Amino acid sequence: MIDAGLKSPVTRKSGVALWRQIADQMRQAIGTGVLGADGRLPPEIALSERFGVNRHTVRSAIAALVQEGVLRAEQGRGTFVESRKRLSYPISARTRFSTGLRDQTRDRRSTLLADMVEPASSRVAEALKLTAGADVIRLETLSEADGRPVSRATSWFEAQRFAGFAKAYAKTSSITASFKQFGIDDYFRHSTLVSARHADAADLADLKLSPGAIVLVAVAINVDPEGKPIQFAETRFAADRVELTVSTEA
Amino acid sequence: MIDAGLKSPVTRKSGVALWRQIADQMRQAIGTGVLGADGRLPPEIALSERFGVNRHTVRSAIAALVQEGVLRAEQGRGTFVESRKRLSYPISARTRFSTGLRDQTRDRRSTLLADMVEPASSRVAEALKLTAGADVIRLETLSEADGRPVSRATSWFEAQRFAGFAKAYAKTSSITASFKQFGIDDYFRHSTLVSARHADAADLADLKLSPGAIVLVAVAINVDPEGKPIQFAETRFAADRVELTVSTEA
DNA sequence: GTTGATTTGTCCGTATGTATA
DNA sequence: GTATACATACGGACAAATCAA
Repeated sequence: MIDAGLKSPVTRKSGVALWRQIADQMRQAIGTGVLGADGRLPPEIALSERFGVNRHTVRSAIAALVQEGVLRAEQGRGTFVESRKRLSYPISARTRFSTGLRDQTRDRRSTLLADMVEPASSRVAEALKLTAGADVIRLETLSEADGRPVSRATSWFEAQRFAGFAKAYAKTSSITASFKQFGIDDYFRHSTLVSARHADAADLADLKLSPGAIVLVAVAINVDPEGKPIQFAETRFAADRVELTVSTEA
Repeated sequence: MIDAGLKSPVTRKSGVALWRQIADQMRQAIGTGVLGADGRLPPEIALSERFGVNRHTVRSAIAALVQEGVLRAEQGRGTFVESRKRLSYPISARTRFSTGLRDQTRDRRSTLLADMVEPASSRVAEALKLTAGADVIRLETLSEADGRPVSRATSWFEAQRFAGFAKAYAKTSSITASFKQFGIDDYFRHSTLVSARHADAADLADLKLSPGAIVLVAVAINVDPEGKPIQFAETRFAADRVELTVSTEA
């Protein structure tokens, strides 16, 4: 994007209400600093002229963003930006979740939502190089930073090799530390597949997103030093709170 | 995502029309094989019951997906999936666009939409390690595969070092080949930053997307063998047609 | 070849939400 | 706050196309 900024015209009868289109544009413009760079939004009348819509429509958009925590409106003073920086999540051969985000947030927390043993689907079996139907451990986890949900992950591990992994994770809240209990002192990110889609109902609830929000989906395989797959994971990131940095050092 | 499949309830008065929410869910379910795995969709009545809406609402959603080219409806027979595989775009130290996609498509085409010389913004200057305001060449390009737009990129190059780059690109349609004309036989992807957002008006037009669509945004810096930045690029991918594969070989 | 079941396509009317003036 | 226009969503009924018994 060069600087379409706020020029982007809103589209009628697209199935997306004007106020929501404007809210989306404003959220993005605020994020890129095109709008409210000084922490303050132009008056509603000015915005309505820029977008070519009625002032009521802009008010609906602002109300939605206030609800989201992006803006704060004060009667008689104006509308202000609640500044929140986007987290950068690194993807590299040595990626460690906690290490990567440690410097960017004061309060980080990982929660184990659920764990179970199940037969591997063909997708999971292929990734972990197991025979289809072999028992695998599934972990459902949630990561928060400064009180806001950041990512929601589903991980699979070979049940035979990693019996009790869930208990280890529950105690340490760390994949790295849990692997250590199984004699794995080091491991590597083998491959990562990144895509994006609209958040589904589960994402909306877990990550506390509003309908229409976007999730970045990273499907990753981690391997031990011998190159054997030890973890298969699908992580959904709230796209408006996170960006992924891929450092490819040859 | 485990298997929320089609259970996800639709949200009323959220600013997003029911038919669009359903269309989005169906597009995703089709992509993951949860829906229409056999190439055929359940009847409209069955779908309307699963989503808890009127048959007409499901029909609106189907109509949108037919328009997008995802589905094909035949009176009296049923609704069928127009199979189209998602392209995998590789990101690694040696990423070459054409090389990466060569095996996946029959017909690939890159078009130069525009080129100009302009003073570097602070963002561009920082990435290319130039002094702010130094002249840079900007290229606006579009990539298509099998007749469908895949990505839309904006690239910047140091104007002094790469005078005439646009002409070289116009002739070769290849960044790699153009660099060769400036004595650069090899170059590397230094870093890539991946995020996702709703497509803006320009994206909708260039990539032929429908409102509400998602773009994956990759901001990359390429360096020559000496480690000097030679290209700064922001590429917008149509998220429903592309996924990014990050191969991190240690 | 006919009949009936299934499935998509079209039309009616009505209620509610959205956007403008 | 009121009035108006349009898009969205629902419910029902029937037509048109397809397929199998």
